[in-house]
Amino acid sequence: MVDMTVPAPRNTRRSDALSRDRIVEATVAVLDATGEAGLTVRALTAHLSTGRGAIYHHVANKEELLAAAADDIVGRVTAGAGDDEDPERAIRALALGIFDAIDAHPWVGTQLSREPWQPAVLRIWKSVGSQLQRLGVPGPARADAGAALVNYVLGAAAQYAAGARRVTSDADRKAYLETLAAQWAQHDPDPIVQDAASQLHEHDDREQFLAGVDIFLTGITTRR
Amino acid sequence: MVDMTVPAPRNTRRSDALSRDRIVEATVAVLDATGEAGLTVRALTAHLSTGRGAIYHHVANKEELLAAAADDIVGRVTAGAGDDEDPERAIRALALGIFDAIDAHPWVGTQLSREPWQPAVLRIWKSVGSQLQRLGVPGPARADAGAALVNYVLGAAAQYAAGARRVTSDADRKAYLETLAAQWAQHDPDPIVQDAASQLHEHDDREQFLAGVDIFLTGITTRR
DNA sequence: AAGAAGTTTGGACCGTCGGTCCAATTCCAA
DNA sequence: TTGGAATTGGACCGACGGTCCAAACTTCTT
Repeated sequence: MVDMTVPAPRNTRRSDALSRDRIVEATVAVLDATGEAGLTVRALTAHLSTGRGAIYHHVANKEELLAAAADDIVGRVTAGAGDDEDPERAIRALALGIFDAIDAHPWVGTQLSREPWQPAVLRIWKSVGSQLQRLGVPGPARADAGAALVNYVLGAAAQYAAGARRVTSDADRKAYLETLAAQWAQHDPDPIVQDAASQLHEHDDREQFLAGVDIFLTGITTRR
Repeated sequence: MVDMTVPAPRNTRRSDALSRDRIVEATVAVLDATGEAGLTVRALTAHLSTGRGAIYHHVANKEELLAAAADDIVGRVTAGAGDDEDPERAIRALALGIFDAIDAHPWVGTQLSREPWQPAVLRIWKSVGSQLQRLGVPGPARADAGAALVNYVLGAAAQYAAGARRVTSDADRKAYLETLAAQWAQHDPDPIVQDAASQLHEHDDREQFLAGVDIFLTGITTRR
C-alpha cells in the first residue's frame, strides 16, 4: 500500500549551519568518546542530528575526515612547539607534545602511521626539519636525520596508541601488564623474553619514549 | 515456489584437507595479489574453493589471519638474521631484511604497526634484544635501546609500506614523486618544504632507512 | 516583488563486508 | 554396524560506506 499521508516538512534549514569545521569538530568528539571503531558516518549524523547526504556534501569520504581530525590535534601541538631557544630541547618538547596528544587521543597514533603524506604528518616533518636546521645538521644528512626521527616518533606513536586503546585506568594497566608478562613467560622460555617480562611492570612508556629521542639526538650530534 | 529439486550432494570431504596452515598460506597469496583491501573472507573462500563456515572453523577472525600471515613473513626474515659475528652488522642485516620483506609484501608494514604484542612483532623484539645483548648494552639501557630501534623500524615500515602500496612500477614511482613535489611546492611556500620537494626525486628509501638505523646505532654505542 | 538558479539538507537505497548458525555429510572408534 | 565427533558449505544477519534525489531554503536577477 502506498503511503498517502502528507509528509511532514523536511529540510527546514538548520539554525546551526553545518560546515566542514563543525563536522571535523564532531568527528574529534566521536573519536574521543568511542574510539576509532566507533567513528561511523551514522554515528556522526546522530551526533550532529542530520542526514548522511548533508555530511557527504561537505566532505569527500571518511578517510578525509580522519585526516582532518588528526591534523586538528597535531596542529595544536606543533603550533607551540618551536618556542625553545635550544633546538635539542625544542625537539624533545615537540616529541613529548605528540606523545601526550596520542595518550589523550589514541586514534591519532594509528591515523598518523596510515598515510605518509597527510597534512598532520607534513606538520611534523616541517617542525622536525626546522629544528634540525637550527641544530646545524647539513643538507643531505638532514633529510636522513629527519626521516629517522619522524619514523621513530610515528612508530612509537602507533605502538603506544595500541596500548592506550586497550586499557583506560591505571589499575587496568597494571593488571594488563601482569597477565601479559605471565603469558610471555609461560609461552616462551627464551631468556630475553623472560628478562623483558620481569621488567615490564616497572616500565614507563613516556620515559622510554623520551629515552629513544635522546638516543637519536646523541646519534645525530655524534655523527655531525 | 519451493525448490523441489534434490540438491546435489554437498560437503563431500575435500581431498586436499583444509587446515590452518593452508588457510594462512592462501591468505598470504591473496594479500600479495590484491593487497590488504583485497583480503576478504569471501575472496579467501573463492581462492580455497570452500565456504565461509569452513574457514571460521579453523580461524577465529580476520585479525588472527592477518597476524598469522605477517608472522609467517617475518619469521622467514628473523630466522637467518642472527648469523653475523658482529652484532652491529647483524642488526643492520635484520633491519634490511625487514625492509625488503615489506617492499615485497607492503601489507606486512601496516599490519606490524597495528598491534604491539602480535607474534610477528615479538619476533623482532627478540631478535633485536639478543643482538643488543651481544653488543654489550647493559640491562636497563637495553630496554630503552631496543624500544627505540623497534619503534623506528616499525614506523619506517609503515611509512614506506604506504608508499609501496601506491606505486607498483619504477616509472609510476618517478611520476608519483614529481606530482607530489609539485603539489607541495605549490601548496606551501615554506622553504623547508621547498627544499624537501627539490630533493625528493633523488631519494632512495632503502638507503635512507639504513641511514636511520646507523643513527640509532651510533646513539646507542656512544651512550654506552 | 517575483521568479529563476544554485545551495543545502535528510533519508531511502545499494552493494559488500565480517561473522553466526545449522543441516548435511564424512570420519573414526567401539 | 552404528553413533558421536569433526568438518564443510551456504543461507542469513546486522552494520557499514557511499550514492542519489526530491524537498526546502538562499541568493541573485530583473
